[in-house]
Amino acid sequence: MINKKVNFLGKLEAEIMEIVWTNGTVSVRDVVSELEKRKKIAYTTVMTVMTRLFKKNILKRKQDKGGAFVYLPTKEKKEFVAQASEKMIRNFLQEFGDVAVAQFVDVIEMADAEHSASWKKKLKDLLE
Amino acid sequence: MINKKVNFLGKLEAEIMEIVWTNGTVSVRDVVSELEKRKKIAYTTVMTVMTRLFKKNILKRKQDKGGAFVYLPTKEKKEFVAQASEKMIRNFLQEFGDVAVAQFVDVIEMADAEHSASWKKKLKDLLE
DNA sequence: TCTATATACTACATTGTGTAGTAGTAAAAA
DNA sequence: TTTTTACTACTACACAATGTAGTATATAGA
Repeated sequence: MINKKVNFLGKLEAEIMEIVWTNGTVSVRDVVSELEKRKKIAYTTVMTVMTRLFKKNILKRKQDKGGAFVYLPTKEKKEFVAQASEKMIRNFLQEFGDVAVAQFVDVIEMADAEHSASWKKKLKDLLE
Repeated sequence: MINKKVNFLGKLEAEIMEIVWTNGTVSVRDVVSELEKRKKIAYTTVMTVMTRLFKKNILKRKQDKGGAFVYLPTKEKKEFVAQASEKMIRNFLQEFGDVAVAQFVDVIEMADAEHSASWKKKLKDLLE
C-alpha cells in the first residue's frame, strides 16, 4: 500500500515535548518561557497545543495549587520513541518485508561509511 | 525532533501507483477501469490525483496519439520504495541512533515470533 | 472586591489528500 | 462538415492535522 499512517509529532508539538521530557513537570508558562528564548510565540498557542497533546493522551496534567495545570509526559521519551518506532518499523516490515530488511542494512552501511560510525557492529551484536 | 517529514503516498495515490507499477504505461482511463472494479470513482478524481502525482514527479507522462496522456512511473516500485525507505530510515537513524537499531532488532524478533518468519536470519545473512 | 492570570472556547490559515463538476478543446464518427 | 464523445485544465469543496492566536470567563490572591 505504501501509504503513511505513522503519526509522530508536528514541529511545534515536538519542540514542546522535548521541553516536557527534559523538565519533567511543567506549566504552560514554563514552556512558553522556554520557547520564547528562541522565537515569538503566544501563550495561547502553546496552551492550545498542549491541550491537544493532553487530549491525544501524550501529556497528562493535574491541577496545581493556583488553578493552573501542570503537565507531565504520559510516557518518557525513550518509551514514546520506542513505541512510535515500533509502529513504524512494523508497518514498514509488513509492507515491504525483504526490501525493508535489505534497505535497513544498506542505510546502516552507508551511514557508517559517512560518519565512520559502527551501527553495523552494534546491530550484529544485538543479533548476538 | 521526532517530527515527521517522510512522505509516502496517500491511500488513493498508493492504489493508483500500484496499478501504474503493475501495468507500466497507462492512461487515466485504464486506471479508472481498474479502480472501478473495486469502487465507485469519478474519472476526474483519478485524473486530478494522477496530475498531482505528475507534478510531484512521481509519474511521467507523454502525449498519446489521440490527445490523451499516457502515464509512466518515474521510478519502478522497487526503486521508489527503496528511496522512500532510505529517507525514512536515515531520518530515523539520525534522530534516534542506538534506539533505532535496537528497536529494529526487537521488532524483527517480535515479527518472527508472531509469523514464524525468519527475517532475523535474513538480516544476519545480509550482514554476512 | 478588585486585579492578574490561566483556562476554555472559538476561529482562522495552511497543507495534503480525496472528491468531483464544468468548460473548453480536439479527435472521431456520422 | 457538423455533431458527438472523450480528455484535459481549471476550479472548488470537504476534511484532518497542525500552527497560530483572540476573547470571554473563572479563579486565586491581594
